[in-house]
Amino acid sequence: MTLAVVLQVRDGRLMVLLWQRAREPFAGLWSLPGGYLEPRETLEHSIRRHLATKVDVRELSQLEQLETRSDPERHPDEWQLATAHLGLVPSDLDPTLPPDTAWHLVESLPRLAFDHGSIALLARERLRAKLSYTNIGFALAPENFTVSELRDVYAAALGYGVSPTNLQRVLVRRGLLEATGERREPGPSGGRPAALFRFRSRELEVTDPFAVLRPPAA
Amino acid sequence: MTLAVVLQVRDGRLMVLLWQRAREPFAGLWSLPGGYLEPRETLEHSIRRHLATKVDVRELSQLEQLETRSDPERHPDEWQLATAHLGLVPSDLDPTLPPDTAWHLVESLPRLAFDHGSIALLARERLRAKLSYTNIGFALAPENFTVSELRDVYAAALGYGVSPTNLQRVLVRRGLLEATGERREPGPSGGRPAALFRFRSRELEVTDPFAVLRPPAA
DNA sequence: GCAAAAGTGTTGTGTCTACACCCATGT
DNA sequence: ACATGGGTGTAGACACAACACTTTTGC
Repeated sequence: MTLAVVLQVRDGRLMVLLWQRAREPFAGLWSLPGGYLEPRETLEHSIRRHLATKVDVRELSQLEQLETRSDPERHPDEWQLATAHLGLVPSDLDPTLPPDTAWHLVESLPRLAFDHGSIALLARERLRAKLSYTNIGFALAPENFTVSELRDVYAAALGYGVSPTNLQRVLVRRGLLEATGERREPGPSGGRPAALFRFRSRELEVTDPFAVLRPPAA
Repeated sequence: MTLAVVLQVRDGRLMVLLWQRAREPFAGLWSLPGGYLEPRETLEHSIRRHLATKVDVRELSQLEQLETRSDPERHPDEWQLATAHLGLVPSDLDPTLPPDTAWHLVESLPRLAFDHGSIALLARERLRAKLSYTNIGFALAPENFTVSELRDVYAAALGYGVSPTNLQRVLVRRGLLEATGERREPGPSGGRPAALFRFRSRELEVTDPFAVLRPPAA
């Protein structure tokens, strides 16, 4: 079967989309959305189909495979293979969810069915790592944003404070951000208007490939 | 089914273990070793079993999952899921192989059956990336080694020249290497005896977790 | 002494964090 | 004028690559 850890930054917090189980085993517990794979169906197609039909989420800005779980103990009754995915939703969307579905704080997850708790944490680690060496931020941020809005997204996903000054410098130095030329008008309390930025590319790209042991300059 | 890209540095070259297919489809072509998953069998157990029975490789110093392929076109006759793995063998071992199995240069692979060519390249990329931010070198190197032997291993795996000076500095600075206290006697042509080193840990560890956007110093 | 191989010292460069300072707007 | 929030300048720390130099051996 296929599963997805769908993450979104909502109100400055990193949240996962969970689904309340109606049936045994683990009836009543929260779990990751997903379902069975159809014959001759691609894993990616399967998880997109389940997300679209069961939880009504269609606007994924990023979807990638995490890993496949095969431990016979992971399901109490039967042996079940499950391929987990990481899906990201931009912070300015608010998909309408069915009643048995809700966003939960990744920081304080309830007990999840099966091995879904560890899968959710694996997804968060993958996201955190990729924020530092790829442009994956594009998938969490709106189309256009100010640096301080982007700062909030990064801080929520990383789980610690990020300085807008340095965030801008890193992303501009690497050529990930470009100014749109537009400005955000200040609110009622005043302040200098903020420049709007966008990600130059909205495809996943590795931007910091070699931390060390780079190929020789020649 | 399960597949494995087994890599080893042999004679200063990065090589993959391939298996010549006896049966259709792709009879005669080279392919990655692997086989079917038994009911209630773990993916890791399955690939270890196939490697042990079919190609007689038991001494893997590292084994991790790569990804699961599901494209219905990947097999001409049937729809087949395959979970690919990366396996590493230390450079001082030389497992005895059955006659239909051989090591091939990763640089110049023959045409491989199914989608195995792209899986082999994916494995190489994964290895290259992890060499720069983890201690995965332990899985390619012998138990004890001189810096210049380790240099050859890194150069072969990365595909470009590496300076022994800087390799040592990076790995020592990060606390990955420790001196054994022993020395390697020089050969007939003389030269200063080399100090022997070993990896401090032979478990996979991430040693350079945050390239940028580190958590605040406090 | 000389060649060979290993190891250390040193310098320059680039990237990152932290923090001070300046800018543009609302009231 | 002053508060508010955005943006830039700059200095220090650190990690890295490159390369010169020194050390230890065999012949």
